[in-house]
This record gives sequence, C-alpha cells and structure tokens, in this order.
Amino acid sequence: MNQLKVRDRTRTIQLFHALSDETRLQLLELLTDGEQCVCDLTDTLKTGQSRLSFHLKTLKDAGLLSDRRDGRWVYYALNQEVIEELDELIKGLKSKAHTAPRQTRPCD
Amino acid sequence: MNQLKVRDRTRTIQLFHALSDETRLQLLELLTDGEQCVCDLTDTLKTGQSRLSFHLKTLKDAGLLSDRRDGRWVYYALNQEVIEELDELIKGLKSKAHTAPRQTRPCD
DNA sequence: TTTATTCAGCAAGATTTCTTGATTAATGGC
DNA sequence: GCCATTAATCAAGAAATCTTGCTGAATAAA
Repeated sequence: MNQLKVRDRTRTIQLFHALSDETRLQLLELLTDGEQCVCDLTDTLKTGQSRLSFHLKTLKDAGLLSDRRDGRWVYYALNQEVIEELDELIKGLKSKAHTAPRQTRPCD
Repeated sequence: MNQLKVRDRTRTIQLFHALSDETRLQLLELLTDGEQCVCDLTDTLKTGQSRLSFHLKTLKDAGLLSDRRDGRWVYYALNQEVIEELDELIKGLKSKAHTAPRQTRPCD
C-alpha cells in the first residue's frame, strides 16, 4: 500500500517531467490541433530531427503521445486518456488541511 | 500575443518541473495535511536540512508553497490557488482535434 | 552576553538530462 | 536491385539540476 504510493509517485514524476520542457510543450501544443508527422513537426519547430525524436520518445514513454506509421511517415497524436490521469493527479494535491497551525510544538 | 504564449510556457515549465521530483512530491503530500515546520519535514523525510531547503525553495519559487516564520520555526503550507492554475494548464492540453489524419501530404 | 537551535544560501562535485552528428533500419520510387 | 527519404538510436560532449558540507543570519533561552 505504501509501495503502491511509491510507484504512483514514480509515474507522477515521469508525467510531470515530460511536461517540464519547452520543446515538449511546443510539440503538445502543435498536436492539440490533430496528429502530425515527424517531418512536419521538424519543419515547424525548425530543429534537428534527432533532437525531436528524443523529445517525442520522452512524451511517448510518458504515455502522452501515441504514434502510427503510414508508409514512410510516422504520425504522432495526443493521448486523451492521459489528460484524465493528469486531472486526477492534480486533484490529489488538493489540501485536506485545517489551516490552523498544528498544536504540538515542533522540534523540542 | 505570441510573446505571451512564450511567457506562459516558461511558467508552465517552472510548475511542472517543480512537480517532477520525488522529494518535492513527498513534501507536497505531507503538506496536504496542513502546514508544517521545516524541522518536522526534515524529521519525517530523514534527510539533510540543506537538501530540503533547496527543494522547499524550488516549490516556493514555483508558487506551490508559502512560508511564514513563527519564532525560530518556519512553516510551509500548500498554496491552493496554484492548484487551480494547474487545472487550467491541463485543460489547455485537451485536444481540439479531428482524429482523422490531415489531408495534405507531408514533406513532398 | 553567550550559547544553542532553526533554517537559508553558497561552492564544489556528482548525477541526470539534453544536444549534436553519425549510423542504421524501414519504406517506396525508379 | 539501387537510391532517396523518413525517422530511430547511439555515443560523446555540453548543460542543467541535485547533493553535500560548510557558513552565516535570526531567534530565543540561559
């Protein structure tokens, strides 16, 4: 049960890490308009192909993107399910707090 | 307007980066129960004080935590407003996509 | 005033992540 | 088959982030 929490945390870190990069956020923004092939993404972002490949893999490993091949092209698209997962994670951060300071004196 | 988007992205990166670390997530979890002083957090997480100080600063700079001093002790607490901000960010990722592939041939 | 406690900040080294250029694999046109 | 195109992967170096130990500031108690 505690172990489960640790695994959850690992997953949470992976998701938030994937979201904490300029290039990766740009990719996600581009893909909110619909799926796109790598070559178009490379054109739009005007950057090296292997660099994009690295970031696309990061996003895909985190489950944020899925890909499909069509001939010579590979298309990436947003995974809507993961957005739900993100919503849940944020909910988990909401405080159950009584705002009053704790009664017990700390660090005596 | 595009410039605004860039600033938003910088802010987004800061938030998600703050959330993408084991220790920082543990801190946030602990603080969902209410504010706590640094010494108690250090005791609970069994780790060096300067290490925690570093992570608390990261969370505070991202706006996720606020602090107040009471005598010798400094208390940190979750900032609920930022949770709202996170919700908004996640909404922004939701796809406006028509799932069908684009008509125009890529990379001719 | 002296001393102990709590915490922030710095500097150096360790670790992780990212970028770049080259290579490789897969596909389709000739 | 041969060549061009698209994209993944690898290795090496660059850059960013994290950890550790130390120092210093603020507070309070003796």
